[in-house]
Amino acid sequence: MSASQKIADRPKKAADRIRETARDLFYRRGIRDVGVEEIVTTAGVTKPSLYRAFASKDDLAAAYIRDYDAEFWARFERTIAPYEGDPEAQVLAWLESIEARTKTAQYRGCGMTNAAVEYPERGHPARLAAVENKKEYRRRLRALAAAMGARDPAMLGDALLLLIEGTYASAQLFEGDGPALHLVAAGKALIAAATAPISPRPGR
Amino acid sequence: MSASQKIADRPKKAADRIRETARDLFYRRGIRDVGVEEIVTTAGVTKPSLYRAFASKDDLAAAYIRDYDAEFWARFERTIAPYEGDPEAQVLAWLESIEARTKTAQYRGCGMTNAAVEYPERGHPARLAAVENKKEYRRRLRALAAAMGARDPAMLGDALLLLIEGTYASAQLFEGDGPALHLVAAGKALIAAATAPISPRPGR
DNA sequence: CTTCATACGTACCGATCGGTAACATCGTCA
DNA sequence: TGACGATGTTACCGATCGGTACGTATGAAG
Repeated sequence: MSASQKIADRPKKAADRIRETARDLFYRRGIRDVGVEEIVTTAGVTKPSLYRAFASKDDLAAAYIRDYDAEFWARFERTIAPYEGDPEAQVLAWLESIEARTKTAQYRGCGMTNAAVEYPERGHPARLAAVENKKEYRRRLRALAAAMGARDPAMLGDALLLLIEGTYASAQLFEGDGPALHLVAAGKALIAAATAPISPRPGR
Repeated sequence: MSASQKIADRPKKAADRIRETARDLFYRRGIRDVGVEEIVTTAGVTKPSLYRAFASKDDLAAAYIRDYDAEFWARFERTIAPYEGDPEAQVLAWLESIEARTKTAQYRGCGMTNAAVEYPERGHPARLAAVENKKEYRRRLRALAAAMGARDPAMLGDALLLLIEGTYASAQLFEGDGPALHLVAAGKALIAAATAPISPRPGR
């Protein structure tokens, strides 16, 4: 209508449709299983459009991971925002949101971890993007662990990441009825053990 | 020489050479990245030999998982055997062995979990074999948790599996300098929290 | 109406994928 | 010696892979 045309009205560009389709197909079926042909037909565009926007399928895969990364952090911030100032509550809210997601149909863990598994080769662009996300993820969890007064923040942060990555993996293996159901409980136990004042266990 | 010829002297059968090669290549590079052509040339055999022993590449992938599964349980039993009767020591020994393995070069997590990630399709034979292993793995960990007197054995067993699967995943992501370094410490904290008599946390 | 750049589609490429047919060769044991 | 089972050799298949050369529509500016 106006000079600055409504964004919603503007027909979606081919590149955007491709990104959305790739996001969906790559996540659900894995990257290697989805050919570029299927992507373009599903997106309702053509192959040259794909290769005008992306240098290669690997490049599209990397774009998928970057999009996924952005989604990820948006969800992360949104989830922990209500508990600003209470790091333990923030972590628990995050764990709860993950545990809840594992119960949804077609949950297939973390698209970035999965991509790294699909592409073990060191230099693969999708893998590089995924690894970058994980490093930041680790940093954030360690910071939260420090903020909640853990005796060993590096340890608690890492332990939380192990639980979370374990949940990503086992959710795909057990399909909604696996160890992922105990993520929050495990996280609580771990936090309790790592933040409680030094209490010697009953000797053995 | 003798009537019952030495096993070591007998030239290896083509099918066995294929299994060994597949085990190596599939684990290091992933199943989808390795073509049958490469397998047979690396194994020093030919394609017809592969297809005389295996119905398809998927079938070979399933055989790879079954071999991996056998290896896995052999390593598991061997690791915990010295601590028979002390389930906590058994679990810790197992965690230590995993943590140590993550530090070796070219460690790429669990071949079975990776296969399940590569083949999310429900009915894939390799996936089915991998999932079966994980169910048994879970059962064993829960049994060990029960044996060590956990208040909630299902929870502790599952939590341990989450830590372990998280280690498998993050070892590939961080290459020997990741959260996997805290697997044993996290496991100890978790076990302590889950087996200690009910000790209310200092109120907050 | 023309111009021009942007965006898109048709048709095709060579390479590689998993898998197979037909036949030759070898060692073993009777 | 002769028969057999397992393996190797060669050549090939259709399907699909990622990727591209080249022509066509569209819309704003002059």
